[in-house]
Amino acid sequence: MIDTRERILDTAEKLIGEQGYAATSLRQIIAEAGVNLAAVHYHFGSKEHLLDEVVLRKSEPVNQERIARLDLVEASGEPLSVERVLEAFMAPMSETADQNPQFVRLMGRMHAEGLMPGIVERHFQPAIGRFLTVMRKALPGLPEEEFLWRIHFMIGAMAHTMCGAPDYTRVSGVPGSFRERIDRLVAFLSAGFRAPVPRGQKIEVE
Amino acid sequence: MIDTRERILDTAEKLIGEQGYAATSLRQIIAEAGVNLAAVHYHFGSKEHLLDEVVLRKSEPVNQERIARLDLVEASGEPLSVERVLEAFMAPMSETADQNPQFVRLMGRMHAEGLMPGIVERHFQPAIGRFLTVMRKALPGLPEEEFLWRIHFMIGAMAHTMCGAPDYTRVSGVPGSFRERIDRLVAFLSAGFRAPVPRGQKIEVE
DNA sequence: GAGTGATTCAAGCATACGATTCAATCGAAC
DNA sequence: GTTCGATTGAATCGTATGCTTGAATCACTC
Repeated sequence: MIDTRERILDTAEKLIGEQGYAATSLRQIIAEAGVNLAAVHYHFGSKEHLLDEVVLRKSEPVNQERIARLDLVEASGEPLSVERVLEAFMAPMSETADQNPQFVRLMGRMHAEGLMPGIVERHFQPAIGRFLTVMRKALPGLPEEEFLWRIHFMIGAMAHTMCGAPDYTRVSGVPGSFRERIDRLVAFLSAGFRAPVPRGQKIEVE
Repeated sequence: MIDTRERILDTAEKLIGEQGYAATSLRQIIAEAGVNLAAVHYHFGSKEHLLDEVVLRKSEPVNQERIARLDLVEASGEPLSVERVLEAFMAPMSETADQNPQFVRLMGRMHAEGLMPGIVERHFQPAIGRFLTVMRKALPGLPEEEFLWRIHFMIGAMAHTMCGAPDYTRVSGVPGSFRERIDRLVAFLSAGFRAPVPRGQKIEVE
């Protein structure tokens, strides 16, 4: 059997992306991959470690690219625009996604199932930390609380957008490129981030 | 045992909200509710029907309130503002949520686990249909495709916001009211909906 | 207070899960 | 050609799942 390890990873990525982690069994994975059950534990040790490997394999280059682009944006000297920072953070994901849609769907699932906090801590923290820093610089006037809430909104919109598309795209057949999705999303979010702060919110004290 | 049925519903709502549907077993539910396993199948027939009942019980009044408010906004004669339409759609949820946070979290989970399409079809279609109609009127200039994508972004942000809060709220202890969340979210989304359409998108043809 | 339908109980069903075991197999180094 | 570590195969472990069953219990009515 050629590249059993790789086939397990690919199939796990696909199935967990489609059905979620809890709802996908190892037996289903090995059946679809045409592989023996023991191979999973031999190569990965456990279902949990398998998931870790699936995420790590694809997220590593994405996050490195993110950091590189954020550095570039910050170093450019020009005044930081929200669009450019968002773009720097999202584009690497969309570029992976166009060749590899199931990985992005998996990311969405991870997030949805609440497995993200652990995964984020292990694999995404540096890139996200970098993003928050640069983004904060692009929005100096925004109260900290409001800033964090808007990041929260962004994460939700992003996860959902990675996971799926509106119904019409399924009807018309062509889902469109992730590039196009990201452009739309960046425009939408940028405006959201620049929205006036709603009245009645407490002024930042801390 | 007083009100076994009610206790099952409450506990299911709480646990499924916290852990997801697939990850929550009937045995866990009945253990926490202090109830017998057979009671679940006696009252609801199956795990799936239990979920249905859990959702229906709380969503029905919310959706009725939504429709009522949307009708009111549309009938007011004033030019429709995005804020007011969003507000009409979201507020009923937030008001339930303040007394009943676990239900809203459940909604987020349902959505996240991909159980939403079925649930939506059964229980949410009228309210959502009404919302789309009124919202469309508030945004007459927006191309249809862009409109649907922005609705998609909104759903993601909303589901995520219902599910949880940014980390700082967990640290500072006080999560704040849902009312406050919704105000922030409406401000954010309204600006997003009014954002200029990104260039390079195909002009609506159909 | 006997009878009746609604509800609860303890036990067990078949099935699936993640994990483990150990012999069989493979491939390259010596 | 033998040896040895890496990898796979088939079978099985203990546990948990959703669901079913039939007897026991409860709240009523007549």
